[in-house]
Amino acid sequence: MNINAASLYEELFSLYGNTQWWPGETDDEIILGAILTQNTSWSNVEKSLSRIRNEGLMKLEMLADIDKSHLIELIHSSGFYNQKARTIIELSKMIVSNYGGIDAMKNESNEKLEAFIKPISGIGQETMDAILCYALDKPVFVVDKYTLRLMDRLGVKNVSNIRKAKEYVLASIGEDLGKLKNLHGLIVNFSKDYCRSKPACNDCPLRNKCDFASGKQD
DNA sequence: AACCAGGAGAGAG
DNA sequence: CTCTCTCATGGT
Repeated sequence: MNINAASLYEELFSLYGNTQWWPGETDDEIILGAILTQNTSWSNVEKSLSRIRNEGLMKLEMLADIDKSHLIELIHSSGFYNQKARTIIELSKMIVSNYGGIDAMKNESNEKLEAFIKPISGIGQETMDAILCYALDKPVFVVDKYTLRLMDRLGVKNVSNIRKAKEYVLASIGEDLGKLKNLHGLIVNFSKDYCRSKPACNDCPLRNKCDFASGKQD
């Protein structure tokens, strides 16, 4: 099958509508969630986020000066707490000292922002894209494990890595921020329902358009 | 009780 | 560039 990203968007939109992604009250909370959810289920992340919120620490300027061992306690349920605590503190310090806060970053170019964020240990391509798209409102498509698996199962050509997947989306959706934000949420929702490791192909609304449903393996 | 989850980094080939 | 290993908790 050779569905383009715009058509896939319409298919998934008809199933889930507006997913309201990224979940989070503030830009600071979105950034925290992006780091905490690395290879971790969102239910575990929510526990960490509410603990931080309950202590009144859901601001980067607070997290920049937090005691590391205290932060580790607060985010314990999200796993990989040593690396994540270090990353959260470092990123918070960097943003606060260089920009003062998130709002001042929104006027910067993508190139400058990437050069600023990328060197921080613990923030890879996907986390950086999530921050750019959902916290800074930059027209960047977030590619995760679900995205690559869905593209592969649908038989989309030339989408074997993050860079190619972003090109695939850019080709037919362009820089429509609203659609880029929602498409990622649509893919996550769809993948959770039908396209996990143990696929629910029998009930899948896209089974007629998916190679995997007819016997193909990952 | 193994397997997986909204990754990243380091090393090897 | 692609593989493989490690980091770690919590739900099924």
